[in-house]
Amino acid sequence: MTTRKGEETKARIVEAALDLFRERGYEETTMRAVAERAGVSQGNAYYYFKGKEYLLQAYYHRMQEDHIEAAQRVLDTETDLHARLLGVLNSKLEVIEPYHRFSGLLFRQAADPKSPLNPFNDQSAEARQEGINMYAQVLEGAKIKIPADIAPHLPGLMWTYSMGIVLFWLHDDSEGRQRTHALAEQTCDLVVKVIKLLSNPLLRPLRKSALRVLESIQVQLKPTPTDP
Amino acid sequence: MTTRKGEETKARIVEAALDLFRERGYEETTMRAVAERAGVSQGNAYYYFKGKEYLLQAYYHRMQEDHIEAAQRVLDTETDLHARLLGVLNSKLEVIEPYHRFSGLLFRQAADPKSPLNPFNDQSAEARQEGINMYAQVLEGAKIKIPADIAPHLPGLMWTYSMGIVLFWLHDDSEGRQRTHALAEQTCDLVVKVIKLLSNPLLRPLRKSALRVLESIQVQLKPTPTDP
DNA sequence: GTCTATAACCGGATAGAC
DNA sequence: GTCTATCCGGTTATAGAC
Repeated sequence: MTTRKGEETKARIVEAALDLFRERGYEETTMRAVAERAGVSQGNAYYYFKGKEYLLQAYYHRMQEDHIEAAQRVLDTETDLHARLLGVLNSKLEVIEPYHRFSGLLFRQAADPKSPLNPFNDQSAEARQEGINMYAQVLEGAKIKIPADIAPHLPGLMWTYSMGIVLFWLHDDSEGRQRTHALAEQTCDLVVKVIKLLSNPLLRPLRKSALRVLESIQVQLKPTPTDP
Repeated sequence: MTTRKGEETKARIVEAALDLFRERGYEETTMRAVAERAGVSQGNAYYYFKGKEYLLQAYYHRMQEDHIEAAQRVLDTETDLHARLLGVLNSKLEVIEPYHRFSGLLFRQAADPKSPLNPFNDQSAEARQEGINMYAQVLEGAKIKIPADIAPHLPGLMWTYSMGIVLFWLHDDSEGRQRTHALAEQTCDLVVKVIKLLSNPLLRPLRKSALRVLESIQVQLKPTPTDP
């Protein structure tokens, strides 16, 4: 059980860490400095956070919350699929921009299969689901027909695609991230085209192959719950 | 300039590190232990390797060499595209299997945009090119027609695809990595089908969109050399 | 110049008293 | 829940040997 005071202390530590990360970057921020700014002892900081990387995680969650909020504005107003998708992507890029400097570290951590930040493992199922849901919303609000067989897979695919864009952004040092924005726009086009194309009955065999692939990935991504 | 004795010392350090990594894993291996097993002082190890992660890099390079060798046997014998591609993928999976336990760390490091292991940045251009060349070979030796416009992009795409398979493998804890092998086979199928499909003149507009995307990525992947 | 060793530093993490 | 004291291991400074 955690007390009121505990919550406050924890919040102070997060704030201190986030401030320092933004000021100097992650590596240059010591746990000693975080503790000092939060007004607690170093040891106490470890009472609330198992390690330094867990503070990074706090950062990550905040970004996701901010994105959900920013994307909602787009989803509430746009009705065209292309506009909705691009709007959601752009709001993502906007939200993460301040952290470009060290989000490489986030990715780095996220790449470790054992990391709680890794989008592919079970621990982060909730966060992943939130992300996927967002793209389900993107599709729902759009006036477009989607073949029933691929429909359930599409949000997950789009979410994966959005991670690809973020990966590109990570390496993008162009002025104002123009390259990433250009890529988002072009690929958005492509995605919409492919979705429309997939309805074509001539492509049914290809769609079936693709579906089989998706299903075998799915098993690993969302293991079927073992019944009692 | 480095002397003969220097080379030998360096090799001893790599061997010591690689042995220890395999025995206990990366995190559990201390630089002190590596130095001791190599019969050098801890400080001396740092004369040869800027840091612990550079020893990991040695591991990585060895894996790549092994893969090139293993793949060659496939490329020399098979002529069918599907068989060639699947053969190369399987040889990759075979080579990396002993390191499954900690290759997550490799990926983790590779995900950092500044890391020399990151396949997308300039420092690793050479290693990337080697990988891409392998898939160029896969295509060359196969009896198949490829539309001229996408031909130059295909090896790079296939290399990227192979990294996707490795990423999946990383998270695969199934018996004998059956899931990854199943995925490789299925996606291999799919890739071959898509390549054939892309030749269809009806898909020209889609291909054009895709090409534009590929070109904007390319700029970042291989920046055009500035002329003098 | 190339190589090697010793000693120290620094910061993340932990133990244990209060 | 909070602190102090300590550990541990990656890294660096530096001095000297070949």
